[in-house]
Amino acid sequence: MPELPEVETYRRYIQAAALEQTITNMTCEDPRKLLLNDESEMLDILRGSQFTATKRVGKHLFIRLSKDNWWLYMHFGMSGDLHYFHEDEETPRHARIVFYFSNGYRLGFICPRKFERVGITDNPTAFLLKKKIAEDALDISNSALFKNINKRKMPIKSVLLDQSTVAGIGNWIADDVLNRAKIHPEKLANQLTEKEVTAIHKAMQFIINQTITVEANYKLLPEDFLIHARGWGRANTETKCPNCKTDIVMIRVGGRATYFCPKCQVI
DNA sequence: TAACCTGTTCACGC
DNA sequence: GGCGTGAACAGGTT
Repeated sequence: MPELPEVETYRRYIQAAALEQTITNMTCEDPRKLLLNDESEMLDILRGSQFTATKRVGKHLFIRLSKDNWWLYMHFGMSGDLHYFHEDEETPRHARIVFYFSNGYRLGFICPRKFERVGITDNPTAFLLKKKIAEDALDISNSALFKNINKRKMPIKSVLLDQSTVAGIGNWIADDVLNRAKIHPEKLANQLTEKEVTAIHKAMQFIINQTITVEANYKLLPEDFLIHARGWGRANTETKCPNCKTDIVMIRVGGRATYFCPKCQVI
């Protein structure tokens, strides 16, 4: 479930493991589906190039290439992962895209469900603009968040999941943010007060920063995170609200499984 | 076993 | 154009 904290963890992983190494090749198991650009065009740019820097906005990762102004782009879909390994090791399962380095190491982009995407761009800003990606959840100001939320007439949960409101929030973070901010997930976004949006802003920063701290290892998150109440596929009815100990309820908002406390989070 | 979940996009209808 | 709904993608999990 790569949301902002996972992608930030991948960014740091590349930063630590795969910078300044000459790329000799890239292979892709299903280029028509997984690559956003022509494979041979990508190969021309990648070969002989190095990763020199990284940049992340929401769930979108950009890796600067040493050749011209090119950046490699990665989106991890619902199940993407990265694994840096030596050529003597076995290629990780589902590493459908592999970058080869001249030092004998490889970077595997693991795409179990083929929902992941890799491409190149010479203008990340324009790329994000075209995709209508808002400011990153860790960077957006309280007033910009209010402005983006205030104009929408949908349930706040759906608005938080919309990457044009704020970038990086996925399903479980949206639930945890709203529980912490004590706002009902179905409350219409344009009915939220400035004070409520401030609570969302604060909860969002806290939850994301905590999750990055544990490198997105959910089991290490504080006990009062609602994430522990998620059944991941089946409602976990035994879980209590971290704040008031009321039974957590599961509903569907915008077609997505949504967990909340009926006592703390009222419309 | 079959249903469900995840992020995103897209098609369709109001 | 805004919004809601649902399908599609693929496979791991339960």
